[in-house]
Amino acid sequence: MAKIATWNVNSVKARLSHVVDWLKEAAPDVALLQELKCIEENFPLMEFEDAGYSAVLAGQKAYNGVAILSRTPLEDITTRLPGDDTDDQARYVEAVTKLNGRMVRVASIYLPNGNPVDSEKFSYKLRWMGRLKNHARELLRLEEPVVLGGDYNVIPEDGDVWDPARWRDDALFRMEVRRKFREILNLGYTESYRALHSEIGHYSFWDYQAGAWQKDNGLRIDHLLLSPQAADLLAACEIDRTPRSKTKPSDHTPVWCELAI
DNA sequence: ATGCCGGGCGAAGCCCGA
Repeated sequence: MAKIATWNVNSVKARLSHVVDWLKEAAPDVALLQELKCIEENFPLMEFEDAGYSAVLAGQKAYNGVAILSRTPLEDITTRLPGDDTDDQARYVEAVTKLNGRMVRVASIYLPNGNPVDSEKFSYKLRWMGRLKNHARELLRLEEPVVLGGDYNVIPEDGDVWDPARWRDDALFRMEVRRKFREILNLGYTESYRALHSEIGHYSFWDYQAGAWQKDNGLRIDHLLLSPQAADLLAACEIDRTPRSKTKPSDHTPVWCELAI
């Protein structure tokens, strides 16, 4: 069994002890991290190596930043999402690794937030999703197990947000965004959590403010998308609420899946 | 509740997140 997890850590330096503890307890084979908020030179590589992981990343000062941690060597590394050479935001890293003898391609994705919806940020989000769709289509041609995991900043359905009416016009829930997300799924990708769980009201993010965690006012916006070759191996997918319950947590909590290899 | 937390930056208060 191979376990692949995704977690927006909201600063890898501020969250280092949490992340190391989680790696030891949850023991994923591959961990996809987002919002590192640091450049590559400041990434705490040694601490992760001590925990048994190698890492590749796309870093950026203060904002964004994505990494892949793996117990097995990472190859064929891509640190940019194709489709716009002028886009310098560190939101995509992809690599291949061998898990129990099977090559699996993984990507760590930090999709733009897009708020406010009447700004350039929203059109950037939609363009970014279009580029992701194009790249996801290309990856299908390889006919290999692919896991596109990360903070998608997309609430797929009403049952994935605590108050759908209130979120209707938010960039995470706007119909254009949900439609674009479905277009990616319709290429042939499976959203791991929803494939195995029909129940609603299970979240991966809770705002720091207004007691959102205590009231369970959350959003499900962190997703693991699987190519058909990966989806055929899907054995489990769960949300691990433990890291969000700790002191000084990230506002996101990890989501993981297991592939039967 | 478009800023009530929280992080980065940089050394006070602003930008940003979702």
